[in-house]
Amino acid sequence: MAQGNAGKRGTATRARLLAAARDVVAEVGYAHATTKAIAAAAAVAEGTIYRHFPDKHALFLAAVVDANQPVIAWMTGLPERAGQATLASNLSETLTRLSSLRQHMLPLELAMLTDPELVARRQAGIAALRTGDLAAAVAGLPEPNPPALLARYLSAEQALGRVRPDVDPIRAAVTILATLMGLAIMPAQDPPLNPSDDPIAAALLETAADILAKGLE
Amino acid sequence: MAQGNAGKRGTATRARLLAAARDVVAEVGYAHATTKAIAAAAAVAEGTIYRHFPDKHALFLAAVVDANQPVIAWMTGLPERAGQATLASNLSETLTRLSSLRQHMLPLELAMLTDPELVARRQAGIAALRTGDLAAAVAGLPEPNPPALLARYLSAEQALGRVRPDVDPIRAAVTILATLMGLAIMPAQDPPLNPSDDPIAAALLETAADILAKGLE
Amino acid sequence: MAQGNAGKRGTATRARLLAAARDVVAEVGYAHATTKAIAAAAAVAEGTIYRHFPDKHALFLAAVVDANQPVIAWMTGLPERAGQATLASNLSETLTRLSSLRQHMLPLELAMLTDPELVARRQAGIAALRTGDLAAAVAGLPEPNPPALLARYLSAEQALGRVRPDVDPIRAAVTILATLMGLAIMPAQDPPLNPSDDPIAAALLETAADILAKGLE
Amino acid sequence: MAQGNAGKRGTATRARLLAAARDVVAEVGYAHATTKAIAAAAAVAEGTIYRHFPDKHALFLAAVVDANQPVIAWMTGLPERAGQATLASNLSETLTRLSSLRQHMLPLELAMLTDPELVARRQAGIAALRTGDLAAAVAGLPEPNPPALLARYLSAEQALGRVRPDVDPIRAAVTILATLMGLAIMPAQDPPLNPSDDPIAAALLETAADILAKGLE
DNA sequence: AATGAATGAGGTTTCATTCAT
DNA sequence: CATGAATGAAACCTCATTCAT
Repeated sequence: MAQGNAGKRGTATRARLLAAARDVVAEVGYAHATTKAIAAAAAVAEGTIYRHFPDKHALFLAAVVDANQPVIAWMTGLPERAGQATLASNLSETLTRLSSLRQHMLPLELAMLTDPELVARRQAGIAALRTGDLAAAVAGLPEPNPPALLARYLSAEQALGRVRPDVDPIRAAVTILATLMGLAIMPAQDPPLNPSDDPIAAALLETAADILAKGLE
Repeated sequence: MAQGNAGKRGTATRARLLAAARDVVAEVGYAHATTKAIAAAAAVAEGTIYRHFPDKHALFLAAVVDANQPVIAWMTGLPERAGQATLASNLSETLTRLSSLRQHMLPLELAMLTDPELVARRQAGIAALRTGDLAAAVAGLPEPNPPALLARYLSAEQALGRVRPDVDPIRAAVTILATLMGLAIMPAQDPPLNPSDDPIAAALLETAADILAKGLE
Repeated sequence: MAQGNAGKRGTATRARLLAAARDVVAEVGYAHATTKAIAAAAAVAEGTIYRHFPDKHALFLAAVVDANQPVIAWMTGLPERAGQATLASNLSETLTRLSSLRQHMLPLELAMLTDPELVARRQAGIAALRTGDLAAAVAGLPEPNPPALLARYLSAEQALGRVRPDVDPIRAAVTILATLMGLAIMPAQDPPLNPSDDPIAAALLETAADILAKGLE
Repeated sequence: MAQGNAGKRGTATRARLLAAARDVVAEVGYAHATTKAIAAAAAVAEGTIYRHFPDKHALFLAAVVDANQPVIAWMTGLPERAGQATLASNLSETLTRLSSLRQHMLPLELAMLTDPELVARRQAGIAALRTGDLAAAVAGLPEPNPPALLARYLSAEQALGRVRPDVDPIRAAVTILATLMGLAIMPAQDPPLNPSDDPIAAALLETAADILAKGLE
């Protein structure tokens, strides 16, 4: 009732706003991603933002959720690959693919971690979960989430004997995704944030995938 | 560089400001870490900040550099450990130690990545480096930097045959540190950011260290 | 004057808007009585307001005029009561009745006094009048107005000898109505504005009526 | 700690802001009394307002309290007058004096009644009190308040036999002040709000004082 | 060296009004 | 007649920075 209800016109505008939010954050950084800049990028008036989202934070939250869908879509097919090709090649492709899919939403996702307001809101939408209980935490997410999907794949490989039996699939999945995110962040510390370039050198991704795959076998 | 840290009082004030900057960012987030809040936390007047630092960005930069010194100090002794204990235990201890050392500066470091202004300044102090040329990039840092020190250790282990010969020490070092940073960030997405708690569950760190160590052997 | 109230639907909608305007002002205050809130309370779209009124001010003006009609209706019968019952009881009933009739339009009426735009418009609809010349002022109102009707009653009582001869009926009428309005306003300064409760304590109204009646005899 | 703490400079600025708030409200109305206009009238930057008051509402509240002091000061001497001159003349002078003292703060005081936010804040600063218990309500105010002081005077007159014994001093005091406030408001409904003119015609005040005095004797 | 009142540009948000449907 | 998405001016408020003391 408060937002998101729109005819044809409204839906298109909302989509433009989501894209504009991501683009502006990627271009000028979270701190300088003003409502004015976002409205300009979406080619709408500033006030229009507030017909679609209750406030700026909600816009960013929606943008992240929206940008996350292709990632979920791709990872959903991952468990079926168990037993095909090699573990190393599957891991390598996964890292490469995710790296490119998340490329344009990474700045925004990172920024969300630095803003307590956004962190709080995101949590408000997720069931409260115990820090120590990683399985419950993962399970608490809206279900088909990246760590869970990757863990399911690793579990399947484990059943086939291609992953050693003493590995906990969930922790391994979290480790792999953490490595991916860490690699995405680290280079930003030195070279200019070039969203159009490859965010992570392909060779580095290969090395990481190789080490992780060998560590799991 | 611009400000002279003269008497005793000045030095103590400067130190309090650096600590205050870290603390306030950790508590209220980068966006709400105002000069007013930082001055209050340091128990000085707002104007005093500008007697020690040319502007707010310089204060944050100095705070990160300052907080980074214990990390450097600890990692400097790492290469000497090559051949002692086991690779897995060394890696595990390294991850654990770095995790705790960086705990209270992580929010600030993360935030710096989201502010183009700060990224730009940091780079201004580092030699420009080519994206693809990782060795040069690492070498471009103020020399004794974490990735280089870890790479030196891995190199030494490789010479002893405890790391397989086809692994590139620098890329491996970057991968390991990326995993560490990724693990530090990920849990923040769900449970409340509890700066005082263990930032990464010990068990998760163990798993990661185990996988990485096995992947290198 | 500018808008035509044509069919049945239009008339009903207009009435709902008038009631909604009063209700919303009473509930959330004049400052927060937005067109959006009023439209929602009337269960119409925001744009519909502008089919019935040229702008928001006109809606408020119309709402006051509309709410004032029951007051006028009741006071019209007042002069005929001269000589019946007692002066004190007539005054007491008048104050009580008016207090309840004006109860739900008081917030809006009050607010109108604080908005120069509304004051100006109201005056544009009334003949300009001299401050000192109270009789002309009263006469300038759309004729059957509360002060004039009350003055007519007092005049009749005066003719019957139940009001002392040296009292000016018009000034006395203004004084009485001023007391009523003052009493309606004062309690709001301390207890919460409870539009559904009795706006003025009955006992207080009694006291006022008693003092005024005794002062007139 | 948050405001009001100032050296010489600060105190003068604060006083200018209080005066500016009253003046601007009187000139352009509460709805158009923007922070920008107030700052301009006080010849300070807009941001300066927020060094002295946490927000706009607090400024208005402080302005009312500040403007109320002369009223309190004058009324404090009222009880001593019991027995002197005549009841009618004392009442007349009281109404006249209060009318002129409150003249420039009336628009602001009125506006406060229409803004639920301000009403709520004022109550937050006053002990919660029961609606029906008028004596407790009056007593709950910061003690030396207008109704209480006037009631004290009437009580003294009553002891001297110049006010009839069956009159409740507190209710009578509230009635008198209500009449005053009502008279101050009513003319505004028709002639232009002319803050510089006499807000209430002297003759009208005389009539009211006469009726009230006779009603009390 | 330290203070803190003052600044003013700029940020987010609100809301009366318009107009294509 | 009615709708509601879009508008954009303007409101309140924040905060890094300056400077007289």
